[in-house]
Amino acid sequence: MALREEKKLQTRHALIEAALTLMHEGAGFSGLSLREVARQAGLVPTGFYRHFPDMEALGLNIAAESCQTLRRMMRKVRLSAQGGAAILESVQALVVFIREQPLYFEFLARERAGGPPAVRQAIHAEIRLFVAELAADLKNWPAFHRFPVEDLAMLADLVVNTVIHLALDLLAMPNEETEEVLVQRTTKQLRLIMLGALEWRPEKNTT
Amino acid sequence: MALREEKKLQTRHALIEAALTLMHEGAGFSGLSLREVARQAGLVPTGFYRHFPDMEALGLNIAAESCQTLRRMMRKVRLSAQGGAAILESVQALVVFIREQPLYFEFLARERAGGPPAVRQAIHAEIRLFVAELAADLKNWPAFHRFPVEDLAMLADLVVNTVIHLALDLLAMPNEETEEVLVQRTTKQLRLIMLGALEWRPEKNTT
DNA sequence: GCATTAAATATACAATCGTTCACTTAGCTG
DNA sequence: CAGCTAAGTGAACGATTGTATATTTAATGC
Repeated sequence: MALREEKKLQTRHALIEAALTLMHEGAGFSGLSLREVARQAGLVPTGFYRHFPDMEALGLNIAAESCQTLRRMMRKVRLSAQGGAAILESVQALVVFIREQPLYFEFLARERAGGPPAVRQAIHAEIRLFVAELAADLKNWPAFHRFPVEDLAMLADLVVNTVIHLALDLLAMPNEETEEVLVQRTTKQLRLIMLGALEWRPEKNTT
Repeated sequence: MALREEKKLQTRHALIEAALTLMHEGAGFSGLSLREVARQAGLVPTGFYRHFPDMEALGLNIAAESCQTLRRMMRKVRLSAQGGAAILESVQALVVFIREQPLYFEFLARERAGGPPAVRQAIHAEIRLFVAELAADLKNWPAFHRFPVEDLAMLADLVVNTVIHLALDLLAMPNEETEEVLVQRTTKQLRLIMLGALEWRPEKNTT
């Protein structure tokens, strides 16, 4: 009962990688065709249906898998860098991860805005989860004890968005040279955000 | 020499609007077909070629037009809100604009990451221009006189990215109720960023 | 007004698309 | 080993795609 299942998972993975590869240089996921993906995976068109009912299902599965991969990384980073100067470490770890698994990250970054509605929604929900996790994490940070939960969510959202921005730019420019510049930029931005957070006065109402 | 030209511009605009309309609910620009767009514009497929050599050219033209529209708005906002509490005003003006011309904005926000490489590149360049403009604007702000140009660019990039993030979320959730929440969130984020900017120590090197 | 120019139409074709159905083949179970 | 199950193949379909070519239609310049 193992060989069969493993083979199936293998070609399933081949389909996912085929889609990611084709997406890499072409237009987004919406620009892919079922046959194209199957061909790239070394599979006959009809074989596709043994794994996914249609392309949208493939997209949703890739989204789920990408988020899972990203999540694993985030947790690792979160554990290793708990201290005060955790920002730089976290960013550098993220960069390493992006360089190791660029295709999965590219999928998330690109389809978050451009993909089919269902995929977009799924990624969006996943990102909200990240924000919530980060907010919960910040809550235990001594400096943020006086923050209302609402403002913590606001801060976490800002941080996550800034990091996603870095990821997008990194994927767009693969030069090693600009990488350092971009990382420095994001590091500064996060540092500036933290400076602002320390000066934050929660009771100041906006209205 | 006017009637002909005007008619042509008219159907050209019809093609652009057709593409934007079809993009709105479907997948991204890459998911559109030439025939589909022509049909929506009330044009026979081959008529498309009188205006654009292919779909990619259409995309680039939409990108240019969208950026032009956005630029006009930005300038207006910039002029009206020069004072210290300009942040809230600017954000609210942006929201109004997004609500008035959602399709053009949606195109920029979505295709920035998801679209064909050429379109992506064009939008990216245009956004860099925005950042540069904002940085130049901030330079004249008394509070930022001591900022090095490099850090001004970093700050401007952060602000622009935060605002784009708001735009994306606004387009994803059309409810009037959540709109207020999102605007408040972004306003707070920008305020926090400004707080951080005031505390910024440029001479502190990261390395 | 009449020839000219160009926007829009009509027709056609090869290629690709998603999906169907019947089939082979290889792995599992008894 | 025999029987079954399901992954993968093969051929075929109707629909849609991008594009080339020829034609019609309407505004322009003389």
